[in-house]
Amino acid sequence: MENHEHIFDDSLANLVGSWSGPAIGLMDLDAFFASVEQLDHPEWRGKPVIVGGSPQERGVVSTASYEARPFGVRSAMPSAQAQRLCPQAIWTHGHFDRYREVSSQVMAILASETPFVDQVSIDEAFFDITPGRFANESPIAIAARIQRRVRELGVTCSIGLGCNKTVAKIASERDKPRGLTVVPPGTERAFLAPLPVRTMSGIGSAAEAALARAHIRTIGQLAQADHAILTKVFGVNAEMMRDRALGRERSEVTSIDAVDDVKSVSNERTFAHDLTDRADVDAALALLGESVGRRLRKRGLAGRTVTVKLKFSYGSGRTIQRKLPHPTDDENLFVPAARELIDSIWFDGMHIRLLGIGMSDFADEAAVQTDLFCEVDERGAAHSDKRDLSVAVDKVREKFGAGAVGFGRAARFDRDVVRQDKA
DNA sequence: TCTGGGGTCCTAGGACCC
DNA sequence: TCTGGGGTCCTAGGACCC
Repeated sequence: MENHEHIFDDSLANLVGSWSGPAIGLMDLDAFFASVEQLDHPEWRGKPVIVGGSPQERGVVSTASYEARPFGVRSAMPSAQAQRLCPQAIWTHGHFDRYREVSSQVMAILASETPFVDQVSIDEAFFDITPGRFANESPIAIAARIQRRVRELGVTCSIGLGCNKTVAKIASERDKPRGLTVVPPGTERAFLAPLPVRTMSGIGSAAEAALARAHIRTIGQLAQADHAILTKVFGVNAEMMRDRALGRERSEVTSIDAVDDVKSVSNERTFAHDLTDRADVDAALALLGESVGRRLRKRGLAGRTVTVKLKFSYGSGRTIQRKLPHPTDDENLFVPAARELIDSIWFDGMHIRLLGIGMSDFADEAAVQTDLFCEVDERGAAHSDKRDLSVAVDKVREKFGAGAVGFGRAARFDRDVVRQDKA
């Protein structure tokens, strides 16, 4: 279970001797959720473990352990399909508080090596170890030490190291798990050129298809493409994408202290059986809204725009949103607004597969306004008289766990879902 | 009995104002 | 009285990421 190093064009690496210019790393935790489960359940080690939604309830795979992957199990695959491919797999819905805990331990290791850390998700972070910017040590030595220290926590990671984020990200995927892939300065263009465009972050299936129509399939071809074609695919970002393809991106890895300016908070749920009864829809909305409200209050956020997201059983979906007169963190105010949005499109016979509610457009504390017709607190957030009750419930939940208390409609909805699931 | 849940960012059209 | 144009806000939708 050693980590392994792989140096792209190592003849040149030896020639260069020491690193010149920026050194950006991307650390990606290997099969992270599944690895934490195997760490916490020793009897699961060496066996196929799948973290995800249940195969019986329209779930998908979140993470498959490396033992499950030879069977063809992949992230985002419908759970029913994964179960057919690997019937002996051990399934779990996951333990996100625990993943967050291990993740912050890993991020603390990165932060101890350099102050320039950009966490992009629970299991990924960029870090800047440019010689001279913070320390003067060899970037390869630092990266290898990070891998060793992460392994001591009981999970493993792969690292890509290069002159910018694009190169580091692609390099990190080259050799998993436990790989350290180094793209020495000066070799990035040759490293990128033969790769499919889809490898590059920011190019998804739509951009890939549009590029293929112009016979552009590799990153090298993208780098040489006509400006007009790139503009058609990427709009104002055309030349930025060309720079990335040329290995010329100049990326900033900001400090780990950078403020967490979240833009939206939402909750959604896909139901094992479609909701068709309007009362069930309202109950589900109350339940989801309550969780959004709790998360807003926890972070001290108050939003002005409420968004309702729907997916229907026949595949299509809709989002409807409305701007509220005041920012709020109180579900007693924004859930009724969401209900009115649903009223505006509701028809009998609607089959709702997924329902979501979100809040965004958070109040800028500097630009708070008050109003004579509504109760508004110091931050300018509007409150209902029921908010005090919501806050009390938040506290009980925190103390005794999520299942400790629920409002009447939410509890009723839970029962409805259980009953439906069994039907 | 085939498709989750959390996000960010961008675009385009209509309303409205000047 | 036959018709311009710019700016901004709001809304819906889509692409993309992990």
